[in-house]
Amino acid sequence: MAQKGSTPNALLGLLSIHPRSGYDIRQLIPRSIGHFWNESYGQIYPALKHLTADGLVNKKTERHKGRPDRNVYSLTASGRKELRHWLQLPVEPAVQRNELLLKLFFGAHSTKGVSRKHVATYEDQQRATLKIYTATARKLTQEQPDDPHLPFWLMTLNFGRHRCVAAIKWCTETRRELERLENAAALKT
Amino acid sequence: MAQKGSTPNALLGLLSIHPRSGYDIRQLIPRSIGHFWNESYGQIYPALKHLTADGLVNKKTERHKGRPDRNVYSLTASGRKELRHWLQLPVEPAVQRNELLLKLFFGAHSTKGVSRKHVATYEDQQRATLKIYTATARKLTQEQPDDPHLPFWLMTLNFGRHRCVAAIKWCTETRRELERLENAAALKT
DNA sequence: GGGTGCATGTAATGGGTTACATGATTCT
DNA sequence: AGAATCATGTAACCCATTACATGCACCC
Repeated sequence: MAQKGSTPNALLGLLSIHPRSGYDIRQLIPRSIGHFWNESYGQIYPALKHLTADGLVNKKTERHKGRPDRNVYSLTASGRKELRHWLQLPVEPAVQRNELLLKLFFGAHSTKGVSRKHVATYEDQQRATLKIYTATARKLTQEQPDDPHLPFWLMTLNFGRHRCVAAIKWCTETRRELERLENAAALKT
Repeated sequence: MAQKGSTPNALLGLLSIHPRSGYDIRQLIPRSIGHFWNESYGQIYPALKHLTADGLVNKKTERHKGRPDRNVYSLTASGRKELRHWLQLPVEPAVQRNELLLKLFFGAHSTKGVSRKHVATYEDQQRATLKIYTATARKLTQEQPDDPHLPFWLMTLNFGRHRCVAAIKWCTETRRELERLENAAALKT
């Protein structure tokens, strides 16, 4: 009946909050699930077509003067049912590829300086991301304090915060260890 | 000249530690880079063929009685050069998909119990993974204390440890918050 | 006799990004 | 004049997993 994979279900989820067009969905992502999920137009439009064919969403074309038509999609009853069914299915864990760790793993074949640079860059990124998470959480709490979605959105932001803090701590430790190795190697010469 | 993407470079890295067959590489992964990188046979064999054609590795066929032939690959000089070049290239950050967070984000459309179950399962997995990281670090330190690769391998394991600890902390907080929400909803009825 | 391990490889399939194609309006 | 925004969609391509195909030896 429904497509496999999480993409169509992610779309159902976003449409369950509010009816939207494919374009809207793409615009919304960076301001909502963008920190842990992404979808491109090349996925969104075909998936919406498929969801419509499966009767999980309804399509309504809005005409505006001087603007392209908008195809606005909203959940049907079976769409809502399908979403609830998917939400309750267990999450199967998958290995997350991490290129930084891959390069660090082979660090003995490079200079300590190269490894330290990678770690430092990563640390900067994590600090910047952490600021965004914190600012977003504050903004959401102020703007829509009574939204029933709010607690859940804050939980996902909190996950990001914890992860960033841990990553920054690891970066500090690792940079120090790399310096130690560098000095130890210099002494031997 | 070389293929794109990290897969061939990951193979060069593994071969730089010691010459190996495609089969060996696959067997090695779970005991080395498996916690942050994976490659299947369907990637490994074609990539090795390509690397050979590019002159980055040498192939040597070993014959054994009563056993299939083994194609053992080792780095060439230009293979080592290519590895070092790739190691020094900056790591570009990519959004990591996280289905747990996706489901939690839409938690308002499900019951708190479902969300709590997801978080609890995740917590169990993280605790189990943490134990593995710690055990692996101890084992490596004992078995090859003088290996120049050791400090780098420990750094990647440490990353995993920090990440697990942070995840577990988040799980505890989040489970508590979900219970709080559940009780608050029950009071209103 | 049947499962497991060794060992190589290809084909089918699925998932995803990027580039391309179109076209009007509005802003600079 | 040219870029950006709105808006939809397809095609080409890349990356990755899984299933399939083969075949010998060893152990239970």
